[in-house]
Amino acid sequence: MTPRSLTTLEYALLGLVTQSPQSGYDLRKTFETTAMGSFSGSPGAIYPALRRLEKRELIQGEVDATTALRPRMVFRPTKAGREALEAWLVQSIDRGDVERRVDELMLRFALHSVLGRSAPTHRFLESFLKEVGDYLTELNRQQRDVPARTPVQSRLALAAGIEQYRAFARWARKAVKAFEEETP
Amino acid sequence: MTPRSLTTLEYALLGLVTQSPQSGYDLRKTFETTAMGSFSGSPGAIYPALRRLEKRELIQGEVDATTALRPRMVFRPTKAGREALEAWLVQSIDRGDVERRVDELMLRFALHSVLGRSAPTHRFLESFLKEVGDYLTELNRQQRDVPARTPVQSRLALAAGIEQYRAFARWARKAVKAFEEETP
DNA sequence: TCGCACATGTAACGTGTTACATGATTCA
DNA sequence: TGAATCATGTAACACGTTACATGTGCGA
Repeated sequence: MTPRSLTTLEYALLGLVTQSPQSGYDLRKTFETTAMGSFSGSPGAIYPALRRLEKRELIQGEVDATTALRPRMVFRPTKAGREALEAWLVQSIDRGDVERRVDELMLRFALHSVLGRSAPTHRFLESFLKEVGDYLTELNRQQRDVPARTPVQSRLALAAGIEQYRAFARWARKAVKAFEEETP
Repeated sequence: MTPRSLTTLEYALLGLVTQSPQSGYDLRKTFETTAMGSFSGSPGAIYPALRRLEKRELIQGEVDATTALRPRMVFRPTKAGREALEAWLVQSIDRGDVERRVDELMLRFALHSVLGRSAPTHRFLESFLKEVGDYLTELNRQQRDVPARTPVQSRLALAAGIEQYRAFARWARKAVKAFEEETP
């Protein structure tokens, strides 16, 4: 009963219904049609997750009678839901996040729009930039110290990782600038 | 009993013991210390996975008595194991792979070293390049058609995805060249 | 009337996470 | 003596995947 934390999918759902109240079906469509597909859109995952969020009173569903079709359950966040979401959004970023959960970080960033203020987004980007930089240092070290007989493919795979994180770093710097121009 | 396919972790383990026979402990260390950490190194995942691979006769463990410490179980692939691995390595790449399983694709690429020949790696890169290109077209389309009131953060998150895949494309082109220079 | 898009769900299954347990050897 | 490293494991738990089920309204 304690405020145990949620799964990535649950946060994604909570975030989306906070951006705009919608039904399970709408959420599925969003996952299917946008780049958020990595967070799965199978009904077998979404509907149970929505039920869990409802049971914890983080969202509440309401039947939308306006449609002529089969009645839709439209979900919106409760006060507790908004709080839980915001707490997650402003969580500090650690090494593990950038190492193995970059996609989740990007989801968090995208949902920062529900915060209104821009300060947390600034902090997010600065923090992200720092952790990515640290990890890049580590990856470069790994690349330098690669054992002699390491096959080309393995070396190249490591290089791919490095390029990927370099791209993230460049993106973050650009994003910081984009924000500074908006909020002087 | 039919040759059902394996999980990513199982393929990772199978690939690593094919590169060089080793124990569960060694494998854990590899996951912990290298950039492969995203494939989890918890004992609660590794040891059961090794047991499953053994039960399917894709690997076999042998007690290494040479060490003074607690006896180690050193695993190596069986013939069937090598075949299963190779079949996975040369599998064709589809859109879903690049959209939601890029990390798995990079693992596959790294393990291509066990193939000896370079032709499959060539095919992999060409195919990867094509799918990434297609997906980039789709992402660019999404960016162009972004709904009017879409918040900055969401737009930027999409931009991050685009930059990420552009980096992959650049990497793949460089990798192709690196291979052409090696095998003229 | 056939099929498709809308709309929501359930059940079985396997797997990863977390946390705990064990026991030997080496080093301070 | 205690801590750290080596080395392997187990148990509870919850989650996601896959596949299936169900029913409506609309257009061809």
